[in-house]
Amino acid sequence: MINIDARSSTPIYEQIINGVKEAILKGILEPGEKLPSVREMAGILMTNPNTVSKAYGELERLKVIEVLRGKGTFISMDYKPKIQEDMMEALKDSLKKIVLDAKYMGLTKKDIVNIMDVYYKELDKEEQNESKEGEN
Amino acid sequence: MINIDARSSTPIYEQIINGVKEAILKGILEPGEKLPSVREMAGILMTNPNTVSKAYGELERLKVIEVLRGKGTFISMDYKPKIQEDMMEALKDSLKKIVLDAKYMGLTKKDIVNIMDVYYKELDKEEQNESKEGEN
Amino acid sequence: MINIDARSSTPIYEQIINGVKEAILKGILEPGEKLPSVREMAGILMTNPNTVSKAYGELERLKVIEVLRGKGTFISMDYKPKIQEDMMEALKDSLKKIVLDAKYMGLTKKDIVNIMDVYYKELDKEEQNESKEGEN
Amino acid sequence: MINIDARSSTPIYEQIINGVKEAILKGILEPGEKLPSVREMAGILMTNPNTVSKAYGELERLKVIEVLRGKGTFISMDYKPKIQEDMMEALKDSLKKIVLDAKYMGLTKKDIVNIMDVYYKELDKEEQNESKEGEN
DNA sequence: GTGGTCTAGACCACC
DNA sequence: GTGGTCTAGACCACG
Repeated sequence: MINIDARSSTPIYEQIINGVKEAILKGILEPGEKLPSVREMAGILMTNPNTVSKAYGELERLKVIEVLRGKGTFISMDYKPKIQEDMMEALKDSLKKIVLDAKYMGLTKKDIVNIMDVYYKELDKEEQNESKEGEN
Repeated sequence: MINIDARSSTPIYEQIINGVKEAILKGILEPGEKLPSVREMAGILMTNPNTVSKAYGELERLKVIEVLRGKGTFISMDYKPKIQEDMMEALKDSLKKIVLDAKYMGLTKKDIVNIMDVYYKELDKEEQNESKEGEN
Repeated sequence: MINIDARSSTPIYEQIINGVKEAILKGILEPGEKLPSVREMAGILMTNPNTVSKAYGELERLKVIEVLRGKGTFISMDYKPKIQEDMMEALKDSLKKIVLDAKYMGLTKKDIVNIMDVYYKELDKEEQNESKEGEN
Repeated sequence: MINIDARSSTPIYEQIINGVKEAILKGILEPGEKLPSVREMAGILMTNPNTVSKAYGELERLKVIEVLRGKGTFISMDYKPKIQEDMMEALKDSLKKIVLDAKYMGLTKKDIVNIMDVYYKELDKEEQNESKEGEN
């Protein structure tokens, strides 16, 4: 379900966070669904439990998942898209860096948008199956 | 010319790299122009010479700048945009992360493209100096 | 495993790079094998950790080794020979200088090829381990 | 006559040394011929006189050129090929490094010999014109 | 434990 | 003057 690349420069706990978010957007994980426990997930991903724990903690902070004490960890039912100040800052910085490097590699704005398109469509797979059109 | 944010999570040497690239694209630094010496730049940026040296070294490896022995460091005359595999990978990863977070914050593709537009224009020295049109 | 000559004019970090490459070609270090940690290696070679770090960094950039976050540094599994422009240039320059000096010392082309032969065989792990034939 | 590349990583004074040696082997400079004075050469090469001076000094030490006080600097009449211990060491080291990098780039011994051939022939140009055959 | 980054200070070759 | 290398020592994020 989630692919971890230990060789990547992005921290493993962050890869887990992204993986969960991605699975939710794709509809692989649905609101209310139970996530594997920290230990189970660590086993599945061949990772240190502490790392999974850190990821879960962050996901909880973002209200993407909820911990029901004694019952386990679940995908939040009531998640509502909300623009977060700090993530927005990070996103802009990241985007600025991308534009900078893109121009340096001779990529046009169109090239970038095209790549982006692919990812946008990837994350709409499930929605596409259900409603066919999804301009999001 | 270059702003360093010591509190940022992006390493100082990387901020320097980005700063120099940005200055070149904006036309603030022109091909053949001399950069401040390592020690001077360190003084300007209130940082350690080794940190500047690391940034310069990386920029040289990217052929953005070149060293004339004993004379100093200069913006390359003959820089040619070239797509580098590694950077392309990083750019795609970064872009994927952006799309993911954007969708999570409820931003549409158009929102992202709009932000990107701003940066693309910011980095276009032609428009800045002469207000020409340049679809790049 | 790696010999460092502090008096040599070639930088220590470069000697380390060459040493690791050599050990790999000789089969002393095998793909997937763990390298000593930066601190360990520094201890072994009686040098500063930063120097080892610089060498490892360069080897990683060359994809000769790879870092598994928090676990250590390993010989790459999937290294594929690839001609790199910059190194090719350096190699040619170096070769030109050799020919020049060789002629000045009255060495024939055959003399040079003979010396080269020795090194080629030295670096051939097949011949070392199994004494096979391998025109490489 | 001599090409200097200030961007090269090989020191300028060394480039001058190599340039003079090369010119002699090619027959462009002949034994007994007068070299430009340090200042003249510095002007020609657009270089610092100190740099030329250092090169001439080294060439004199190698007995490639001779200084006749008050008259100028001349190509030695009596130069005889002689294997010098230290140069031989440097040559071997250099060759070893070449073999190492060549193997890493997937170049065969034949590839290297072919490149070497080109340089060997380049340095025989004049001899070729006079005697047609020159296996050296 | 691992590697990555930064500082401070030093020495050197080269121009 | 320039950049390149090295040491010593420190802090941090990550697993």
